[in-house]
Amino acid sequence: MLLSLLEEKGRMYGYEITQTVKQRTAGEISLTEGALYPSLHKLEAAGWVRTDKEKANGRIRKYYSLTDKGLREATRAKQGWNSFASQMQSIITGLEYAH
Amino acid sequence: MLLSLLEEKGRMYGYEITQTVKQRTAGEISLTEGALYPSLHKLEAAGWVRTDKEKANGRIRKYYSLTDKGLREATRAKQGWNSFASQMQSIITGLEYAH
DNA sequence: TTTTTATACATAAATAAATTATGTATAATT
DNA sequence: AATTATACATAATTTATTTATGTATAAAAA
Repeated sequence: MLLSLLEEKGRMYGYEITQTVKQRTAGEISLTEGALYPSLHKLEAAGWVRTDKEKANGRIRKYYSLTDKGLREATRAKQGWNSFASQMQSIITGLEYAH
Repeated sequence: MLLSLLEEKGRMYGYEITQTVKQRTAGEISLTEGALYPSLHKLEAAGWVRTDKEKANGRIRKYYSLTDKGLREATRAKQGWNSFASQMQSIITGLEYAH
């Protein structure tokens, strides 16, 4: 989700990510801060995202954006999700996965 | 996955479940015993499945099947998965979830 | 005929990840 | 003046998975 959103938007800060997920899923998926921030920090440590800080409305925002490596991983991650979703569908519907 | 498979097949034993998942996903999803058996035991404790034992080829098989409650939960679980998958797609594609 | 693989169950230790609870701080709204 | 929204972050607890181990029979391979 994170890699995909960052690929689409180019640059996002944490709180913005939580709100985007909430909006796009009509509030049904909530990405909590306790899950989000450690995940972002891990992506940064892995060199998949970089950060830069910006002051907006008196508050500091920490923006995240994909590195070149992160962009490649975003593609892989989306393929990975699509593959997993198809395979889950195969299990649920009883149709063999189209490989 | 478990509820869905049991709904479809009516009655399955643990090893059969692992093999069915492996076959339907071309080996890409493996449901390990360490994950499967505790999950089945939890479903049984929750009253969503019942068990009965049968001897086949000298080995004992423990068959699982849905209770009435489990059948209702299977429907809910599949709807839940479909909803989640749609919402993930919304996040990934940037399209608002059709609610 | 001995060893390995497949079948069939199960649990324990270690690892991984999320939820829930806190904590700090500013701006806007009630 | 108090609450809500914005914005970050971490710690404790809970939950779940992976990995490792254990028992046992049947079939296949070496």
